[in-house]
Amino acid sequence: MSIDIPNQYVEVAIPVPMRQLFTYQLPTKLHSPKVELGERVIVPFGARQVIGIITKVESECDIPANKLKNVLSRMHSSYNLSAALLQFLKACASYYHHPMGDVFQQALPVLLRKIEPPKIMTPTLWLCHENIDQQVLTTLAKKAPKQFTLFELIKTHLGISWIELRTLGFSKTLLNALKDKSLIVEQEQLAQQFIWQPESLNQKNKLNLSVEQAVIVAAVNQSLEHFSCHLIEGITGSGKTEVYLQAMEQVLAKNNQVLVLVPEIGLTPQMLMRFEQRFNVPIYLHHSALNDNERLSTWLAAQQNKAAIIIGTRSAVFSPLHQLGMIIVDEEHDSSLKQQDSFRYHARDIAILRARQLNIPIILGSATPSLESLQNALSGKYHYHQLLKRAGKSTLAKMALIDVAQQQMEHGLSGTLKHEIKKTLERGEQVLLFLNRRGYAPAINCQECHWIADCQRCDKPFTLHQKQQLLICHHCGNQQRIPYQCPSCGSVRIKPVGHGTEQLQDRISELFDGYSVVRIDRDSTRKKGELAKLLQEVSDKKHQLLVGTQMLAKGHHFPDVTLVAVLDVDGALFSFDFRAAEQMAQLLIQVAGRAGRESKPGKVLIQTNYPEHPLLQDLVNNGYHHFAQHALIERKQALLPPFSYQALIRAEANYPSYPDKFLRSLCLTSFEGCEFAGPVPAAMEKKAGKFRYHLIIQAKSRKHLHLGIHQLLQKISSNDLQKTVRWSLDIDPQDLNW
DNA sequence: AGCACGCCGACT
DNA sequence: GTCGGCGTGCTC
Repeated sequence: MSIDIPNQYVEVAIPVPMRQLFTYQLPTKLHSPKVELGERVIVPFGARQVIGIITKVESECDIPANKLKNVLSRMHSSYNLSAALLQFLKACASYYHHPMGDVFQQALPVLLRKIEPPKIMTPTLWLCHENIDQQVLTTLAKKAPKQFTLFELIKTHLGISWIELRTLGFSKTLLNALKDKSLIVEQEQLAQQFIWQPESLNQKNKLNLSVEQAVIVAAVNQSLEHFSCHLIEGITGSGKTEVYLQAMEQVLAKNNQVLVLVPEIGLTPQMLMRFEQRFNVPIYLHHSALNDNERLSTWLAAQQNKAAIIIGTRSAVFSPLHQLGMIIVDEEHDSSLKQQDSFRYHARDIAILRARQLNIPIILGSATPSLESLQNALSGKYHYHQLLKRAGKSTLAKMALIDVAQQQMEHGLSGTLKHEIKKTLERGEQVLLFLNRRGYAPAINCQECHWIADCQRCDKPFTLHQKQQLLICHHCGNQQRIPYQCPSCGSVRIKPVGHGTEQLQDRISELFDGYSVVRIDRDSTRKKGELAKLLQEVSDKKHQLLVGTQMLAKGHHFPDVTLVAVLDVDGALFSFDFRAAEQMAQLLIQVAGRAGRESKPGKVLIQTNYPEHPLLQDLVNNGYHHFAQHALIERKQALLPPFSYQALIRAEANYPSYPDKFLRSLCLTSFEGCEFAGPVPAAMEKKAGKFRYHLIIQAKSRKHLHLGIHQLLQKISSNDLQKTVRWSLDIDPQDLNW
């Protein structure tokens, strides 16, 4: 006689972009041990097998039995999502109205998304050798300074991984050289949990706090037991990192973990270096340069409490830290914290969500806070801290505008600027020229009939790349040869229009004969290690003039650059994207922060046709904080974020009329508290052969937006055009110029 | 997102 | 004759 065994059904999130969960039957032989939510299971899905995540267990199910399939197997339980992480991911999916399966996908390393079980590699650490030949060391200090620096770093630490050393810019050759000299040894990492010990802190590297800094550390320390969000607005060089380090100390001392989110680790190795020098605890990195095995080992270290600190880029926000005690988001205004494809989350925003769920403090830091965060701070929602004094005696670079409206320009340089450059070079100092346009020229045209070479797939001018002798479309990557004759009138008088960094480099070399010019942009640093090489050359003073794009604004400091010139700032003042001015201001402040040193303060000159523009005036004369307050007033008057809440629906199709038609049908009915703007053609109406429109939904409250989107998604699912039109939803869009 | 199915064009 | 292009539809 058999006893009736109750059926078990599980609801599973499948890694596909579908806003739907799928139910499977759990065969009796898989009932034990008890099913936990967040477990990974292998299930049949269509013609293939996939790994899904269990989101619900039920004893009944109303799906017809002929449609139901069985769970094939349950996976190794220690690699599953914890209840806390599951709750967090569900909240993310709900906030962004994004398919749950796709969200879960972000939280699992590639190797845990595969059906074959992963091979676990034991990470190794580099340690200082017990018996060091002092003689060898003395010669090293003299003859191989790079090896010596590396040795010194390893010596201060009780064990440092190859990943960390690589991220700090050291090479395997360097490491092997030290190994061959028997100065360092490689050791398997112990499989134990992180526990704070007296030697976990390198006391001697601790800096004295200023009063301003001490107040912040005290405020954070007071709120360790519950959720609180702290915005630290600290000008460049005011010692934000020291505040982070001392705030973290308290958390680590309780054997809790700290998650640090940064825009790009590779660009700011100094910060990682400070962490290494301060704490003798296991630090794990999470960024795009890791391979699949390295990612898995970081994931497991976080989950098993082996990692004390995780430093990572935006996707590290999903790291399964088991004893998370604090989150820090550095450069919180940085746009790379927002993912710009498929699941469009903002790492800062969901980090706050995670901190709230875990009831722990979170620190947002920036010299130029986003208007969203600033508004939350000013309104009292966040704790607001300012660091206005620079550590030491150094002063910030002075900013000034150059009115170019009445001036004769030569290759994009005004007479005033040329004069300033000359003076700076004659003093033996370096100059940085900032132009946010790579290539030789943004277009070529025919002098006779004014024909312009356009990319057929985007209807936008091709950028001329002289060195490569190519026309390249910066929107879709399309490449073409430079025509010898105008295809429209046959003339051979085809000339470049405007200038990019490549041309600027050429012209500057001619103009300032005898000085070396280096260009730093995506094109000149394509080769691996090239950026580091060029930066080294700059610091060795091999070049006196630096020409570059955005890339120059992040991370690296150039102490001998005393003049920064921004060649063209006007585009941002009248952009159709209301965030352009904010982003421009942040960029200018960042660039300004790259220059000068204590004894030689820098100067920033900005060329503009609109020197009277109130926002520019405010930024230059009164600094970012005033600018931001001014900009906030404008946003409030216009009812733009952060005083309203937006979502963007992008639509693209192969037929010109479809996207508009699709979006138009969505805004036929109105939703309470929501307004539509559009549909309008995207800033790039045609890109890579696709026709594109978008629709903005703006609501007076988060709640209204949420409800409106919910209804909208229902409308989309019953729309016939959704099959032919590719669409995507972006909550809190950052970039309207897609 | 995959993957199958199905219907048309250019090829060993 | 078939290989393969990608439009369409479905996935518990």
